[in-house]
Amino acid sequence: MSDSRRVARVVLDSRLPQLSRLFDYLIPPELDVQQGVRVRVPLRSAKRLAEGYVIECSSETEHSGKLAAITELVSPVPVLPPRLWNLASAVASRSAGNAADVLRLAIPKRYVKAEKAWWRDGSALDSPQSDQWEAPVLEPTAPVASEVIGSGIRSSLSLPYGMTTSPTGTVVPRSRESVAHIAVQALAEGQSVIVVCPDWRDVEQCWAVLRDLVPDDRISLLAGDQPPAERYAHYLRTLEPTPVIVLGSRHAVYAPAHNLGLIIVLDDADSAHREPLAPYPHSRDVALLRNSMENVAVCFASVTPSLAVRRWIDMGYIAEHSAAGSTRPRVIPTSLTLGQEALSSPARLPSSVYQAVKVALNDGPVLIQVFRSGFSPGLSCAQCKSKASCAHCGGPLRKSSASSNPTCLWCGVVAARWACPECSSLTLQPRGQGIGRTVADLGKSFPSVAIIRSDGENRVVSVPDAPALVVATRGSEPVTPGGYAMVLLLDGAAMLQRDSLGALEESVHSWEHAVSYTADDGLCYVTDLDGPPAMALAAGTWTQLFRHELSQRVALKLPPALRIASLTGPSQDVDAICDAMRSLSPQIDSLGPVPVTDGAVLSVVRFPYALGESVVKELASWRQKMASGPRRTAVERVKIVVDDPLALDTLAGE
DNA sequence: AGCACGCCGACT
DNA sequence: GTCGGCGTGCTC
Repeated sequence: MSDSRRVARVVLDSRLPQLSRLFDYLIPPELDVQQGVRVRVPLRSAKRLAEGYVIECSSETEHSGKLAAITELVSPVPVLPPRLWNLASAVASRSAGNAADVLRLAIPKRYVKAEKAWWRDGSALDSPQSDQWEAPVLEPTAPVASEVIGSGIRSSLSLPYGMTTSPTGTVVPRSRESVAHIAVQALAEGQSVIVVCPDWRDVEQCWAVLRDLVPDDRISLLAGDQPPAERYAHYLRTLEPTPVIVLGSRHAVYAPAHNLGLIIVLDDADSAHREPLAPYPHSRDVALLRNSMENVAVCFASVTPSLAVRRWIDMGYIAEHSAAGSTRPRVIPTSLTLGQEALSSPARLPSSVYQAVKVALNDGPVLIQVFRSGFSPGLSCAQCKSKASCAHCGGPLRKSSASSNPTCLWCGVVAARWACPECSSLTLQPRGQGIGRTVADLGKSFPSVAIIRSDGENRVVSVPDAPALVVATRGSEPVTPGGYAMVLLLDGAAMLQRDSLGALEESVHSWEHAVSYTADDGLCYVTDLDGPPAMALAAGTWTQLFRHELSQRVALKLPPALRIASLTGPSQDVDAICDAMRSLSPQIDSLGPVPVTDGAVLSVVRFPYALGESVVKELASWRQKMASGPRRTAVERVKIVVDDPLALDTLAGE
């Protein structure tokens, strides 16, 4: 009996922590069950079925009880190769979550029609492509490509500014062209490459370059708003024993591509790299996990490195490179050149900028980047306009009424006698009046010029090379042939002084992104911004400012100087977990709790990197424990998010 | 989560 | 007697 019977170890496709382990099932002889296939299995009773994946097949079981048998083979395609299982497990254990949740992000929904077509075409699994594709030689990129491609290399790559046009006539930022060229180079060396983009538009731009250089069947597109059947078909392509370029949004980072040699994470400072579903992984972290587990090269590519990447560069953990062909356009903060004129009338365009815009409009479109507010205004120094923060913990200060004393939202300390650390002024004022400048305002100033508006709801992909004022919220800037004659960055201070731990990094990312859309001989102006950020923006190097920010994070015990976990849920549960975590080590502390929606509270546990593994392990076991405790109704369970610095914003939020 | 098992109150 | 309430516990 024992020799002939086959046992499958199955991971169930379930969100429940208590089911987050492997279950053994008998394999009925009539089913052709292999490692990695999707199956349907009975759970607790014969009529209650769950789906799952076969992790391994064997002839033995650890389980002492009676084994049930697999009910059905959902599909014969092994969509979960062992390396993807290892990755999902690692991501889960790093984030105190379930591997099954990670698999749900990594493996697209099955589409029978797409699968049958793929199976029939015989591209499936056993037919390596003949190597007829002749790799193009891409001159300007080749030297830097050789720096970032190679076993286990970790790098940061500063991408070029400016706009170019693909051979087929698509307007593409040079930064995307560079990324595509590096991917082609790696593919030419016989390696698979994953390009993880924040946005669908970035995917299209890279693809516009790739499609001319690489055969269609060597590209796998995995983006969010793709038709699901197509997405599944493209996922199946990553299972073939042939190198491919996987190009997609954050889910693409898991792709189990053959002989994977390089993962490029494009614009890792973009918040779209954070998965909004449990266990909330970030593409950056997943890419680095694959670097350590699979010896894959990882390259963080953007026009300027993110804060996290700057930290790793300074630690010597990753190497810093610059792509060729990058000349940054001139960026002029009006506060530096115009002095008082700019500061005295920040609500309007300084007259010299107005004149410059009029001139630039003769050459083509002018881009105006605006910051859409949607944040509650905090307090600034009335004299030097710097952001007012708590002297005790660095948290944001708020006033509950005009006459009351400001209090810290993080630690609750009352700042009765606040004095500005920059200029010693004693007076505070509210900041962030909203979007002062609207499309209508500009219409009045430039009555005869076409105004094109692009924002999150209504995104314009590209505009022609003709005079127009293009007003875009950050991240929604259209491309234009040759780049913009002029770029204006408005609302600089409002963007920078948001009460968010991500304010500096996101501002820099938005600004540099817009700057990179400038024509080679174009000019950028930034209004309403002064001090070190304005000087850094003019100089085009953020290294010093980021280092300063990082040293402040160390002093204030904020990420990325240490790790955090945010806990949201019923007060007694959150408190119990916080107490347990603090008792692990005196180096562990917590902020909060503060009340959030419907009776739940939020606390943030802070812990050093060295204790990370044990803290996260402990969090996971608490999560498991609480799931099987006494029944709860209505009140949700505790939600645990590991290493999202923006959790501290929620802690500070209203 | 479901679903089964189990141990007390009102009913044909 | 026994039908069914829902409080606990487990799922190969």
